[in-house]
Amino acid sequence: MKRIADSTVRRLSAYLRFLEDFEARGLSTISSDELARQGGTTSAQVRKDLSFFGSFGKRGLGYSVPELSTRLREILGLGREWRVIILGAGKIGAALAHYEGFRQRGFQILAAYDSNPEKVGRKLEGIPVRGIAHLERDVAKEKPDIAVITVPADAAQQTLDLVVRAGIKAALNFAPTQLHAPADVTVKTVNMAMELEGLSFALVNR
Amino acid sequence: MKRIADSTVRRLSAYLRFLEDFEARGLSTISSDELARQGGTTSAQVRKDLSFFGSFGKRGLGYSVPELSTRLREILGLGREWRVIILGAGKIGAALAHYEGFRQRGFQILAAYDSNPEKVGRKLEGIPVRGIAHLERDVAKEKPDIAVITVPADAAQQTLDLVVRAGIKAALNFAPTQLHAPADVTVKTVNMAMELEGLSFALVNR
DNA sequence: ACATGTGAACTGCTTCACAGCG
DNA sequence: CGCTGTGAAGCAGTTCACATGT
Repeated sequence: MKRIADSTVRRLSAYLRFLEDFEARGLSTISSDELARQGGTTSAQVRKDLSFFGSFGKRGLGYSVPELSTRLREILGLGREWRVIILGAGKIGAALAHYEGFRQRGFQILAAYDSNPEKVGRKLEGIPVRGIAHLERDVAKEKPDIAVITVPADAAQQTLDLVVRAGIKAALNFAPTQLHAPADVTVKTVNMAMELEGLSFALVNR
Repeated sequence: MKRIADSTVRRLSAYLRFLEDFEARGLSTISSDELARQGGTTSAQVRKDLSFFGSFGKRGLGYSVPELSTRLREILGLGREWRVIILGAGKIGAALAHYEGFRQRGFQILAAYDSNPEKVGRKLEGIPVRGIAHLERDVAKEKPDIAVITVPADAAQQTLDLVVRAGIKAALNFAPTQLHAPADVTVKTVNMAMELEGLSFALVNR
């Protein structure tokens, strides 16, 4: 398969969200133009994005809302349950464990891990908190797909190494630090400090 | 000034973080090559990024660590205190209010706002929680620079509208929804659901 | 000798524009 | 006729490669 740009995947994700709104409102078709308006892009961009995966529109009419959302879910790999573990049972971990959007989209949180013995054995928003020492064994048994890293920055790389060694191939990092992983492991970083600095830059440069 | 790409600003932010490490370790110079290695990019990229703002390296030697970090802080607008308010006193708001990285980098959180009367008047990690009705008046008086939006998705656009009407020119959005704002307002969105879907896509496409 | 600074070449994403089809 | 699908053109960001300065 042709390589798909990251920006394209993000837009597909956005389109799916709009389609769900449309579905809820009982509308049956949508044009690339409408999708573009919602997503802050252009109709050509929408059609190009979709064209990488086939042609499921009807000329002169637009796209079938249920059909397109089904296809997008397939493309994004949302047809199945993804098993997620959270590394770090702090405030961010708690906010994530609490977040309903995850479960709704098929991301099932199995457990949280923490090195602090005070937290181990408790619950974090209903999710069990386990000792980090159990990680490798648990991963072998429960086969989580995705690790969410919410440990402090100075522990993030070693936590990722642990997770990678245990065989997990995808991680979402919330620590404000650059992580290094083997090529077959996908890591996405959400860096709030970086975003704020982007705003700061924008504010001083106008 | 020439328009600077978003990706460039993000890298500058990353470089600054490495420089702070270097500074702490007492090292006095750094090469573009070393900076590149840390940031997962190339030395040419580092030099190009910096060249937009001047030439502060020494040929044959590299960059002075304290000088470059000072310049980067200036470029990113981190020479001053930024005043931040949080909209939505939920779990994410709490995690952010708690996060030390903000204060360290000069982002001072003034207050949180919530529409739930049960929360108003309490504290969120030491930050006062106020009623949303007071927003416009408070903004006029306290002049916050940045609004962080952590309300539910279906309230995010109206919250942004409120904030924009009050005169704030920068917002960081955590609601999983596309927001629309006037051109003179900078909005950055951190969408965790989108990142997870990116991981899902990566996992099914290999 | 070594590492920067920067035009030039390149790569790849976005936009254009129109043929194709319902 | 309207809207999709898509090559071609345009543009922006990245990488190359080397002249330049210390």
